[in-house]
Amino acid sequence: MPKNKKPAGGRAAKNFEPRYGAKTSFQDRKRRPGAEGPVKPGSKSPNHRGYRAETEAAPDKRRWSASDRAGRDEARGIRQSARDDRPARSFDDRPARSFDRNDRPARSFDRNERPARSFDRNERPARSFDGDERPRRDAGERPARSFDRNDRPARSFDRNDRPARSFDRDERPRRDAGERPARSFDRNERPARSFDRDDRPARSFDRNDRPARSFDRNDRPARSFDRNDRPARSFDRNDRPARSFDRDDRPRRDAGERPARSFDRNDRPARSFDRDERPRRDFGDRPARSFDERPRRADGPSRSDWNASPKRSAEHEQRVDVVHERLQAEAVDAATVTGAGFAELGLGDNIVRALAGLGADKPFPIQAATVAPILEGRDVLARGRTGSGKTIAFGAPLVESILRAQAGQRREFGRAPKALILAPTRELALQIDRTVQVIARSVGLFTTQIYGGVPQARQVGALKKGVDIIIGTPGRIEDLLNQGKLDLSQVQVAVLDEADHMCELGFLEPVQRILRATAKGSQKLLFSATLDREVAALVDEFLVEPAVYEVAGEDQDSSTIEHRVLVIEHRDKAQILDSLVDREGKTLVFARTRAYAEMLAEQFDDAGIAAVALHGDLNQQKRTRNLEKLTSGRVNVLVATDVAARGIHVDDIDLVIQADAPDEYKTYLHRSGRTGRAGRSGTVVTLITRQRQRRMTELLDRAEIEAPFEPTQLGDDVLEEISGRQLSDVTS
DNA sequence: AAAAAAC
Repeated sequence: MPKNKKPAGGRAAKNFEPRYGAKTSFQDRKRRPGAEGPVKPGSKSPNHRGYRAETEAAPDKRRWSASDRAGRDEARGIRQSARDDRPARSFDDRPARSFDRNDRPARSFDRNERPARSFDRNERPARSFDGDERPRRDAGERPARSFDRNDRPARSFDRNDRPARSFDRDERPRRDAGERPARSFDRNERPARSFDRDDRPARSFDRNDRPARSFDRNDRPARSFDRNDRPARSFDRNDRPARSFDRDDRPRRDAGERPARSFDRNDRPARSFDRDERPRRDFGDRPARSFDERPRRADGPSRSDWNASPKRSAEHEQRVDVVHERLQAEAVDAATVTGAGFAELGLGDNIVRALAGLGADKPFPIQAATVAPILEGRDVLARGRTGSGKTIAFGAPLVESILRAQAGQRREFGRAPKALILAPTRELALQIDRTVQVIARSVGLFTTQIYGGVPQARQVGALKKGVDIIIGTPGRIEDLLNQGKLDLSQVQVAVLDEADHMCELGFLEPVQRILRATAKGSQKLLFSATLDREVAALVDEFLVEPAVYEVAGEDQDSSTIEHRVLVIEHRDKAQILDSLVDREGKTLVFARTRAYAEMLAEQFDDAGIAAVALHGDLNQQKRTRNLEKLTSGRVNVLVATDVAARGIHVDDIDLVIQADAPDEYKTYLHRSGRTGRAGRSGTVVTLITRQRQRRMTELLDRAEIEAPFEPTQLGDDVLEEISGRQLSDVTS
């Protein structure tokens, strides 16, 4: 049941993403909300038409380039009282800043070296004064010392400079040879040793081989001591400082405790969610995976922590591409949708009008499903495939909720944000704001973006004025949080877009810290096209009896994307890519690494095909500009890393080329989801070599996608067909 | 192993 596109019809294409004039820089758009509240925040009858008028008067401001305005409005806003010198300063500083950015790598290298030196300096004077206390220091600073040992040559140089050091020399031999190991071990193990005196020879061996000790410890305590110790340890858990001192023990704890914790969390929901899906796992991929991925097992354990079932943590589980259980969800049928409009779902007139302005006249299925429960204040998990309108699905009810919550209240200067939307990339955060801002403005609420790669000043300035909704990426949000410049304590609604991705290693912990900073009991909304039990870590801590939604019938049959796999010789790859990319329509090429993305963009350029790159090695200005070049059509080819895999919407990409096959089926789904959006047609071509066929087959199985494997050589008609046929299909 | 996310 392809309810998605058909009911919505032609308007559908616009539904979930606003279409701005191609000439309109969205930088200007986004700037408006926070920075210049030119928009009279005091206006008591916010009329969205009125705001529009202001927006259209914006061309004046557009003349100010991004970098000009970045610091200046900020400086003015914050320090109105002392304008005399500061504007001048801020101008002077800008060029300097921009130059600095180019130099950052150099700085960063210096920083890495200096800290080491500075640490040494701090420690040495202390040593010379506190000779008697050294043992204490050892306890706290062992890691530091161990690093210092590597740097001893540096110390020896310093010794010539400092008299105190010469004193140290006499003592060093003692410490190094005899005391350090003894002290460190004694403290942690005194009880154990006293019991183990019979084993002293073992100790001496242990000193040389720490791993050996650790193994011994795990075995011995388990038999006799562990049971008594564990309760103690569990108390320690609450005391992080204690843990940090006990670094020698971490391996044990980590090995023993974390899995236990994660399993606990996973088990709770597992009971409720698992039932439907367990059979699938068994049928599916395990045997195949285990064979394929053996070499990769090394990292498996960390990944397996997110698995729903402890059994999976076994070495049989592949590490790269884990299939998590799908969440048991209430499927929303297209029929449910047909009758109700946005107004019937509980959204106010202004918001409904704003949505219509965005091209969303009637709710898409995922929107019809989630709006009401979100307005009820429920925690919601929602899965809707790529391009199905998820942004509006959470954005519209979120704005309505905030509006209701502050009904009758005055929007005060400097008010703390009431809602937070987290996204995994800056581009996505920006894009979400372009939709949510329009909705928020229609009822007089303000949004601002908080993401990295740009100066903080403007963002902080917006926060000081007061905003209602912030949209951003974890890094900068946590940064401002720690600086005390962002107060999340009033946040009543928190949204995680691409929620499963936000639960991956490296994202999860910052996200957890951010969510913990929101108001207690705040509503949580988790959205993703590939939402699965990977989000269990967040669900268990932050969500209360969440409602889970997905759209029924979202299978490949209802998809508008055609998938093809070209099996090629590696030596032909560059030229095959050239011929695929040499076409009229917009083409998005995915590469696995930044370097390769950059290289391909240059390669295409050299071949006479205008192309730009998008990856994390570019500064934000270039990232934004290059993406905008594709959006506006100034170039037709964008080569990107997976930074562009999720969420990014460009209206009419009709061909996605995976120059490197993805490792995870989710990545495949998200990458290919950059085309075929809102019911449009699109093609995804993946280039692989023969050796990769089997892995690719398995990945497609997990993605539940059928795609023909076509052996292809340079000059084959297939290439022409793929790159050319798109032209006629675009209009369909 | 790579990518993303702060300065």
